[in-house]
Amino acid sequence: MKDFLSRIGPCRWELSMEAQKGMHVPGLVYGDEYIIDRLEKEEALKQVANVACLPGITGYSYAMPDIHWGYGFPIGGVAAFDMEEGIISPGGVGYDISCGVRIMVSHLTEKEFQPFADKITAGIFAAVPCGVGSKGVMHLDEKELKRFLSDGAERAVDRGYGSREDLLSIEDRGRLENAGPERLSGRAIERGRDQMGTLGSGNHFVEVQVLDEIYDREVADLFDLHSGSVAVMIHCGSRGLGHQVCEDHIRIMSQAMAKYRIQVPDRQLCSVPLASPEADDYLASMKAAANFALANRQVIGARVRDVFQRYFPGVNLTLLYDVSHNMAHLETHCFRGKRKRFCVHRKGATRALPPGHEDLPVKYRKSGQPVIIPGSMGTCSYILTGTALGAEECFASTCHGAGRIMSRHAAKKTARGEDVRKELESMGIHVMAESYRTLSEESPRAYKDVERVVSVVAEAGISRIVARLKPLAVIKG
DNA sequence: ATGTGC
Repeated sequence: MKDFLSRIGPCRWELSMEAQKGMHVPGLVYGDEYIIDRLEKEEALKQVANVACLPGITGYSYAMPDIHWGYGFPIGGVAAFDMEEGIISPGGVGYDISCGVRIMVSHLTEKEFQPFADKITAGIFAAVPCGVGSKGVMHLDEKELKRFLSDGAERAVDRGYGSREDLLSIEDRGRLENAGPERLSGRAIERGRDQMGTLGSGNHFVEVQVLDEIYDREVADLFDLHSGSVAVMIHCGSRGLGHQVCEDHIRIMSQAMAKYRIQVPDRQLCSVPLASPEADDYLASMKAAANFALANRQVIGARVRDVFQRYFPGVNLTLLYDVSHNMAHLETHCFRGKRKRFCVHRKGATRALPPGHEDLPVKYRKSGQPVIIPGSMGTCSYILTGTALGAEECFASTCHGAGRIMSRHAAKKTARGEDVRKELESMGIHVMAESYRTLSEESPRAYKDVERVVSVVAEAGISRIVARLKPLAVIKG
């Protein structure tokens, strides 16, 4: 596969259409030597070529520098489909529908925070149920759950979690319109009822961080980011409910595909034409799951604020932004001079709207959209913005995180959870986790260097780096 | 990612 890669610009590699029979477009991989070297050892490139074979794909099959192997589509992949000839695929969104990140920033200094670090870490761990199968913040009956599924973070605010002002700092204002809660299976509903306000497991986390480097003074001022200030980052998704929605529609589409005569190089790429009842059904269900994720992060955010209030009454944790990195979105883009609607799949990739974009909240029109890039455990995280070049070249998209280089299984063999915990504590990071297994699977050695990932998208010009954050305390499933 | 899977 790597023989078909050629460098076509700064941090850009094209995967030739010769790489595989049936490709409609080439691949475009963002990376430097470090990234490309690690790519070779995986099957992710093959997945980039597979995605290029799907009907109606436009431009390129894109790979962000944090790309790694996923279900059908690579994680770190972006693919835009023409509304008439294109398809939609649950594999292009992922099992954790609307998994995403939010960051809340304060004017509290690290020095003020440290004496209370243990108590706050334990307080968050107690306030936010963590781990596989975690439940307990709210017990929703079916009717109330469905309100969350149609109204997203708005419903959480109506129930007293956070403020209406928060909604202006959430992608899509915290609510995807035209969601179809009534279309979800009984099993999906059942799995969601007790999971609102829960973190889950895997790479999900709540992290207390400190702003430790500002790269773009002007934008940082606009975002109210100041060196030495404490922030809280939350990474989680739609839990068992979103997982069930994905599973249900993979089954439906696998069967429906023959009817539409869609042929795919890998059965995990099962998809249906965008103009089909199965596509409508998936989109409406996916939006309901996304609204669950948006509400979930809103509830968790409000509960974390409550913990800080106990020790620092009056200190604000202002929501800077909340972004999803597992979504399919119907969007208008100007691509190679033509303005058209596309279904943009971003799986382990973040939307990154450029300065001036009309869908941005007014306060971010000048800077461009805040993009939140969590690092791996114990490493730094970043705040970026979208750029005009990214809007033009890759449907206003960028990376989403460090990206795995080791499977969970391989990671577990390199270090025990207890050792990972000790390593983090020796770095001065407070840790509370539901399971040692997760700590071992999420060891930073299992991930790429996030700094390299972020510098690739910056050098390629599809994002700008605004600020870096260092972890102080981590709460995990 | 996941009421994790051979």
